[in-house]
Amino acid sequence: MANRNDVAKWAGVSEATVSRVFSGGAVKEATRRKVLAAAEKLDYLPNTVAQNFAKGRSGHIGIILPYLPKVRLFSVDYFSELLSGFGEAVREVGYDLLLLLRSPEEQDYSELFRARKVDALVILGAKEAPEQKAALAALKKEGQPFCLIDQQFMGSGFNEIVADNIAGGYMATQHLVNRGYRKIAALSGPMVYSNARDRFHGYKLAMEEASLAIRDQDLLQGNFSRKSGYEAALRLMQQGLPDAVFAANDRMAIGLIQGLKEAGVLAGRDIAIVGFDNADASKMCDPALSTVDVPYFEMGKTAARRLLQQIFTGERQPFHERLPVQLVVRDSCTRASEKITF
Amino acid sequence: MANRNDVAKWAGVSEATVSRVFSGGAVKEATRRKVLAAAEKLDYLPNTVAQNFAKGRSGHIGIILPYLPKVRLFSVDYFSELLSGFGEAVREVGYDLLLLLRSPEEQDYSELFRARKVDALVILGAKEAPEQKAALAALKKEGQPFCLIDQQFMGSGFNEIVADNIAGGYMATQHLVNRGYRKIAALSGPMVYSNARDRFHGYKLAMEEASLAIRDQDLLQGNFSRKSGYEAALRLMQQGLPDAVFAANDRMAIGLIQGLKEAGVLAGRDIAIVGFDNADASKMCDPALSTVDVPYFEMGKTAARRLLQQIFTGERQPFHERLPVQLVVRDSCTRASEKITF
DNA sequence: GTGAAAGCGCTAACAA
DNA sequence: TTGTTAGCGCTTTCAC
Repeated sequence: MANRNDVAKWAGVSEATVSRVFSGGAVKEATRRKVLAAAEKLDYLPNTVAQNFAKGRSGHIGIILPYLPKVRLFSVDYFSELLSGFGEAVREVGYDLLLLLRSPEEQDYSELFRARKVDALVILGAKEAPEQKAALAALKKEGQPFCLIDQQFMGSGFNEIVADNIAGGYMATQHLVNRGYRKIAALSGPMVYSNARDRFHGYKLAMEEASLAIRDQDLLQGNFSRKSGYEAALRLMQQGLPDAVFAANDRMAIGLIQGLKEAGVLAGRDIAIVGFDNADASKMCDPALSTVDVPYFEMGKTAARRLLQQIFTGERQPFHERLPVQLVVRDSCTRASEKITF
Repeated sequence: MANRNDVAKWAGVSEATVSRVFSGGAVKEATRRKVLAAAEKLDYLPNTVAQNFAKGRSGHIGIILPYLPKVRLFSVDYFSELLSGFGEAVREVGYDLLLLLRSPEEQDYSELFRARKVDALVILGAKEAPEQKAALAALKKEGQPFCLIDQQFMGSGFNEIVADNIAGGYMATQHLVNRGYRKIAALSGPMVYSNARDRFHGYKLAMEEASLAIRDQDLLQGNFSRKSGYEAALRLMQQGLPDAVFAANDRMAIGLIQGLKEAGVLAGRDIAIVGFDNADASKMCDPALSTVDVPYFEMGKTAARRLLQQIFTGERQPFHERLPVQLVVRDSCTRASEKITF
């Protein structure tokens, strides 16, 4: 493989001109063609590392994802959607994605910037913990561009792209209300996550609007895992079944369905259940899970685009977008007589 | 943030010495401490981009993953395991992971190396197509280190880390045989994937060993999707049910279970089904799916380690490792009377 | 063990 | 529009 020098000679121009051709500078069309021909001939491609180095940047957007060996804290359910969204956005401008697996204690975010590994950061699975918040606040003070996904820190001024989790919880619950259910329980995620809080909030709104009482026993606390859903089923069996349950994610909803089934209680017949995320698994369980679809692809694309914009313009106006969600009705909340195929 | 020059002055040494401290050169302990103190004081971290540039490398291992907008060709099921494995390996040597979403037509692998975006490539979802093979052969000829995951091209000499798919297919089928099933069908994945071929091969071996006939109608062709499993159920209903089915992955197995269930045929009662992958969903479906566990984490770690080794040593001896798999028995192939809880 | 200095391949400011 | 040239921050010989 040739270097720029060879190409310059071959095309009869200076190295700078070769550079301009490859980085979109102003070059006469004839010259551009000569250079491209030479490059083609000599099999030349600019060295990305050198380019980025000279530009004083990395050309990467870092994706922080929670990593605990052997524990799957991070829900892989919508990961591929999100990634595709990031990928779509960065590809438009020639950036790349740097994957950064980090255990919750490793909050060396600032170092990632100072070591020039990334020009911006997308942070997945951030939770409302003092150290977490402090690490992010520090980043912000340094003026480093980063964005949280589906997680918000009230009053922090952080960049955030979230789903309309309140609306989702509301729609799901309202749907249950409209179907005539009255005793509607909520199986929540960890309240350190704002999306868990918001989904629960939406549930409450719908209950209040319908003037339905939320009894203490209707408040189930899970941790987003299938297991915690399964355990919630045991509790429900002991304390008496509600008419319906709104679960804050699909994994818990599925665990719940499984736990109840083992006790002879069938979702979609004896009890109605709605989940959240529209994960792949929601179509794999039995009955198929009614759920709330979250536009993860769009969220990813939006987040990356806005970050790139901040990188390029240098402007740091905080952004905060909330994307709409959609109820997906399947069998887990449908009466046997009106079952639909999906 | 300070640069190396400041640190050098502060510590009273030359820049070269600072460099040595941070890249593990030979430095007197006292000097090393002085430099580190200065760096700490001045909040200095070496610029990764500059380091890599000077070293003439990128410091990245690229992960190619199949990307089709809106289509989930790539099974996300074991993606997180694999990633964690890569991550574990690269972290040991300060490398990073570059995520490269590529549609099947985009086989610009060589450019990734020539543009210095990556020092090595892990290629996921490679299939036995002429262009694919040609692109990989070209890479190999150029001496670029890359590795395929769970996919092999016979006689190619490519680096490959695979699961023992033949053994997996064999074990799964043998288990069905041992349980007394005789008419055992196979639901295969696309034969362009070597793992699909091998899993099927394992099935055949077990059938032959047990002197069981494989009737034409026992050979079902799917495409690894849940839908194709669902459709296979329809076929089975028409042509008459076998005693058991070995499905080449969990998604198809789950689709199959769902399709059969709609026709009133229950897996684990009326028919035995075993899948492959031990995906998350295998615990979410009903009945819980018996399957073959694949050590994706280990495979990822191994692949990345071997590639790093090739990067550092410059040696290009092809490697090929086959990791053992394990049968996981759940309810989909268990008779009602002997059901176990997992 | 440490310092001096020549690159690494590119960008960008300045000239022409 | 194009050429010249000074960096960008580090690694790496080569002396000392």
